Amino acid sequence: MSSYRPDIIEPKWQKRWEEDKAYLADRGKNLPKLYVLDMFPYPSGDGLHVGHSRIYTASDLVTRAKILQGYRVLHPTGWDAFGLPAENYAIKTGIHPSVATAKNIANAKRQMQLQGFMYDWSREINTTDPNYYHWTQWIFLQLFKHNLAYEADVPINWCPSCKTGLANEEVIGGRCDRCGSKVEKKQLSQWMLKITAYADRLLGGLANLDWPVSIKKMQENWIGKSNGANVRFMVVGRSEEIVVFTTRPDTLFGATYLVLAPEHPLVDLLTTKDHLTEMLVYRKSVANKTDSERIEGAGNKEKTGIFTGSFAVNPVNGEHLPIWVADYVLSNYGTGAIMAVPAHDQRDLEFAKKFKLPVTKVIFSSTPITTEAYLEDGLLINSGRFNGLTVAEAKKAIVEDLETRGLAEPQTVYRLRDWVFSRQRYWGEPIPLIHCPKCGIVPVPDNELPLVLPEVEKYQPTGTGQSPLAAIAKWVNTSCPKCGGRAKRETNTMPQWAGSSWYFLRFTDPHNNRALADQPSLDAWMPVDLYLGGAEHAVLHLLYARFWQMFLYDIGVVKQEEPFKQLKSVGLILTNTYRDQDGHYIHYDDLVLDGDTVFDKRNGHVLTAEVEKMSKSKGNSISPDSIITRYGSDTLRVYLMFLGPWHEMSVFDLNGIEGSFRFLKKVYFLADKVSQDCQSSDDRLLNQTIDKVTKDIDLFQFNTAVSQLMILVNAWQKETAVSADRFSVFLQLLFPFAPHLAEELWQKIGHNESIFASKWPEAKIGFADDTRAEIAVQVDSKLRGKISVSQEMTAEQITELVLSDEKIGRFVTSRQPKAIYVKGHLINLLNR
RNA sequence: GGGCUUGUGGCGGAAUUGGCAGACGCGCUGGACUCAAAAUCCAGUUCUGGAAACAGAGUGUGGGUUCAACUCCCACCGAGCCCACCA
Repeated sequence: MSSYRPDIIEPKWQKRWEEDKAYLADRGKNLPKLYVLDMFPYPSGDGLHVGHSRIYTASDLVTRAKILQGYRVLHPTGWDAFGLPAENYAIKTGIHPSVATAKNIANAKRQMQLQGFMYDWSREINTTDPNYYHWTQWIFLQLFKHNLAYEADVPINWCPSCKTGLANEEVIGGRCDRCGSKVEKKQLSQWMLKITAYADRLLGGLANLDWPVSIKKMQENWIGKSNGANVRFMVVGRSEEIVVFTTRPDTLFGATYLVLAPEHPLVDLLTTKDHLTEMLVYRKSVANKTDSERIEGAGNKEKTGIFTGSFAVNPVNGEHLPIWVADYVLSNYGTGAIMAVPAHDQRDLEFAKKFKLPVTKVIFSSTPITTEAYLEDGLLINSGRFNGLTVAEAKKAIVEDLETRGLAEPQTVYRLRDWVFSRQRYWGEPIPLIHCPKCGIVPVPDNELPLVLPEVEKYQPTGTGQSPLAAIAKWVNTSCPKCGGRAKRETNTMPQWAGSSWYFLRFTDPHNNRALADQPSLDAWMPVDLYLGGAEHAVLHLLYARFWQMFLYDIGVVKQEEPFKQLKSVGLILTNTYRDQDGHYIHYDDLVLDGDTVFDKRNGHVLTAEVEKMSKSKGNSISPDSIITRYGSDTLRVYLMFLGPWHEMSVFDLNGIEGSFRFLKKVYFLADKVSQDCQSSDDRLLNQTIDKVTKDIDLFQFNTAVSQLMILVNAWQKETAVSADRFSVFLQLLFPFAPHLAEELWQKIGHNESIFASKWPEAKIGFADDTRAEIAVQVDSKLRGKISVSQEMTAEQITELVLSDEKIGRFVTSRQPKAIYVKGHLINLLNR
């Protein structure tokens, strides 16, 4: 008896599949198409970890199952290779980012192949390849030509450590998403993409997507649509007016002051002489504040502000309201000015209390307003002829009234900001624009694309707001394509999100050098039917990609408005993490595991685990390589799928792998029991398994699919022999999970063709309609036993049967118990 | 503060969507095989009482609906993730 040797089986089949080109997407033109896509990885120096494997195993599994189920499946991958780590590495070592990137790609690709992932490598793409970013640049120019890319001199989020501007989406809690540094404000000329022009469509499109609700909600919140009104307040004694955005026009009679954002253009004009010095000091202090300081402890923070000395007229009642400046009003939302209604807004109330401004209640409530603003619905009071209306009625009536006098209009405002699209870094796509003193900004002509990223001596960002490209005079100085005169190239590069905003289109036709993809290829595969990835991209990549797709749809390049039909988001993989007494992380290599106990190898201390997110710095990152060396990739695949619900966070437990390994060993030795002429009496379990595994794969409930396979194997193990037919069916079901072993045994039991050529089994209809069933018997809703009945028996007949059963019958005290019978499940007899 | 998710044995988790709670796996206990170990196999493993048969309790807490609740409703408590001075 041989032993289960994945180290021999797996390379053998990986090689064979490669030779047979089993991975190619184009097989059988008449089959229905399925486009299965993983969010392509960033090729980091650390390689892939088992968190990646959890995603890729699922997509590979679906791909294999769907091929057997008669689909032609496109399952490609590539590399999202621009980005800061490679550049930072270059700064440190002087090695060109492309060199490090190529090395990392080779390693990640090796890891993928080791796990048997069946990508169509003939379609591999790399965002840093000029043949690829040619079209990233082309799309940018299209955006520019359609006035959706514009240059603006705006205060942007600036990461002092990465020395680059960041998009709003890249700032998490006031910190840089990449390095965790506090983000500062910096006034810089930036390229912006007008994603806000698509706000409404990005929001509306969500309704038709088969995506997790949580991700849809995140996008919805990020886009943040608010319906309200713009209301004009005339400044007393001047010609200026202040336009205020409010979602609560019903509370206009309760407005007791106005507030302008410190950056509001009217602040200078409206500040009277005696408040000027104070104002200058205040605005300077605000300008120096980092964004994180400004939002830290939002809600409970001390409000600050300065009175301008000017007043404005409340359009509903002519009252004069003092105009203040305060940093709790943001310049880049709404109109950058608000009317403050302290009685019905918590922030306004805090501000009013601090600066002793009046509080006027305009919505009835039984309690007076002290520390909590009243935010509920109610009837209007103190509001002239609008008294007695509900909030909803008043919103409408007051705006309509003001609108007739030209003092207000309904307004929709989005939280979404335009996308800061330029980065002051080297390792990104050059923005293909030329600054000409005569003609202004001129796009690089299409026939000069790709505009190749030049070699540079120093990768170090300058920190002045200029990219390292600015230092290459030869590259920067060029001639204007329009007038031929002297001109300069744009030296900013694109953000990492650019390449990933359209890569799914490129996979359909990856080698095309006349277009981003030709129409027949796009038609053949788009949209992506199944998109797999992590929830961390809920508002970044997924929003940007939808935006570009919609734009490309508008200019006729693609035929779908939405790129990703179904989205599945994977649960994070956590691992046990250990620290020594000083709180330093201990690397796995320094641990000794003995059953449940874990020791520090270096000093023998017993350690307790904390569960944390995997990361290199914590020493708890698990690479697939180490697991594969020990157990083989089939075991890793089965374990990852068995671990827990795929979409939920799970802990990767090194002990748990043992169970999956045992399962595959059992399968391996079960093949020895296979005989050609063996008659099994009962196919019920096999049919149940076909049914369950097939459904579970579609539902992404891989953990219960594996458990069902285990149940079948456990049952067969007790039998003396298994028929070859039945075992073949089992191998097909196993194939998506443990492809190497399934293919190996498939041939071992006598199939000549690859398992790829086989057809997915179908459960025999009606297998569940057994003639007899064991049902639960309850007496007064309490479980008292089980009884075997036949399908056609009536409740009365079963009751008789129960009464004659000595063990169960004794609990029935009533002569005529009421019977509730759920066919095939249970009977409940009530003594009454 | 807002949104989403979640709470079941020692642990990861299952439960046909209102119908036998704890499938499957890990771990643990006992046994077989072995000079021994590993591997493998067999039996047991929610808690309490009991040698056992069996009885009682039991899905975060408290209430409710129902013949029947892990599942539905109300209130509360805890955990996680995302967003957050967005008017």
